Amino acid sequence: MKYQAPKGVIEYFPPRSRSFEWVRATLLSQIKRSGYQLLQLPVFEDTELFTRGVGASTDVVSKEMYTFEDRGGRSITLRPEGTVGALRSIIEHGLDRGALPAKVFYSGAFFRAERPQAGRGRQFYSVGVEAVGSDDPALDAEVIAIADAGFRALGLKQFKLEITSLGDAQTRALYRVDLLAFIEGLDLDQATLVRAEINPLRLFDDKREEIRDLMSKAPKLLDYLSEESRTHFEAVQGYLRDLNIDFEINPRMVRGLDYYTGTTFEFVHELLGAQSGIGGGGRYDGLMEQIGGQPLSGIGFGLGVDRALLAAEAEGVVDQAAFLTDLYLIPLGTKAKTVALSLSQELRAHELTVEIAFGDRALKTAMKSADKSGARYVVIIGDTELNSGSVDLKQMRSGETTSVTLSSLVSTLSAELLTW
RNA sequence: GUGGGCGUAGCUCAGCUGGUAGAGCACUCGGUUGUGGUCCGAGAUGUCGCGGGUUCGAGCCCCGUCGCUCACCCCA
Repeated sequence: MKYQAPKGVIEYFPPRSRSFEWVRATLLSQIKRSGYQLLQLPVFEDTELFTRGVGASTDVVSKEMYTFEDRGGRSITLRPEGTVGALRSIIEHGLDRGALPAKVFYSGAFFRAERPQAGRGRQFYSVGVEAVGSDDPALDAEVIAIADAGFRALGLKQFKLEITSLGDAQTRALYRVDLLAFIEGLDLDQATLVRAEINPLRLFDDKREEIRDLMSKAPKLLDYLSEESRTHFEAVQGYLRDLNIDFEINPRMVRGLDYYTGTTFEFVHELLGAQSGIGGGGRYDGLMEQIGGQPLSGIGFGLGVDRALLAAEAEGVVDQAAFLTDLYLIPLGTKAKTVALSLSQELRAHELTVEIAFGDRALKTAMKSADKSGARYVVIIGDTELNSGSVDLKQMRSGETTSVTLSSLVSTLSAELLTW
């Protein structure tokens, strides 16, 4: 094989590409129903946007970005996440000067130069929302509820929602001092100390048992929250309870992007292995300002389409039936082919999914193809049918046939399909 | 970036202590007149990931390299 896809990219091809499409469309439909509008964004941005927005010390920026120089000598980076680019666009086009909160969604590919793993590709797909210009805790709850509804619409059950509050900038500065003091008192190896220096919170995420034990005695950020942050966080929890959305408070939750403040959440799936986060997000108080906008608060999430698909497959809830062909047309002869082509055009105009058997194959072979396509109905068009003007509509599942005139095929099929 | 496992037909894999490749599934065609899912028959398909080395001879041994995969790390 001469050419292969670049290392670490996941491609979706039939038949699985249908499932991918279904996952993405399902997640998006929940978003659209909540009044979020599309932002169609570039997949690359000025490198500086990410270093300033996401944070230069984060792993995402410091070692996972696809950065290159374009022909004009500009430093360009393939987007490693969605929030910063979305906010840049909101600011650039003045969406934050209109009705607030500005509510937008995006969908597309993101890029991180990481070592590939189950549920982790170098190009991955996310759908996400951002709501900018309101610090109402009810908005936090709604954003979380949209993501939750998306996963439930897929039929997922074995996931949990974890939430916490990271407080405001001052809170975290105070907490950081205490946490670092605590960590200094621990006996840690060099690599771990380096990680702690970059972001002490990371140690909460360490998978080693001994580190987890040590860190269980560490001070908790939640105990440092200001009065205002605590009230906000409690209000969010109250709304979530009212919405009957189960959640768990995870005071040790760690997010790898620097901009998060206040409410922060993550959806974790039980069946996914090491890369178990299927979505996450939170509030970002200083971010708008950080990248040159007004000092507005905002909140958003990103949902992993690839991982949601893996989760749906693991739970066995992928909806295959949603994509079956309604009718498979088998023309016998040149004249029949012309009829089949125009008939298919008409049927498709009525939102029916129609396929035609191509290639002058034996009827038996064409029937086999029809069977493999998963088509619900088959119609054969030969000289007999052309002369009589009526066809046998065969239901593949039962094998039964009904005689239908060509002119009433559309109405008959539409009615039949309602009963599926 | 670090470590483990693996790379043989489209897919899943077999290939004994080295003698230049096989199975099942899938695919195409057929089992006499225009009807699928079972069954039977026939057929096509591989530079055995790539490059070098050892050898009379390598899919099997050695080195390198690329890729896949799982984990660390990190996150969607």
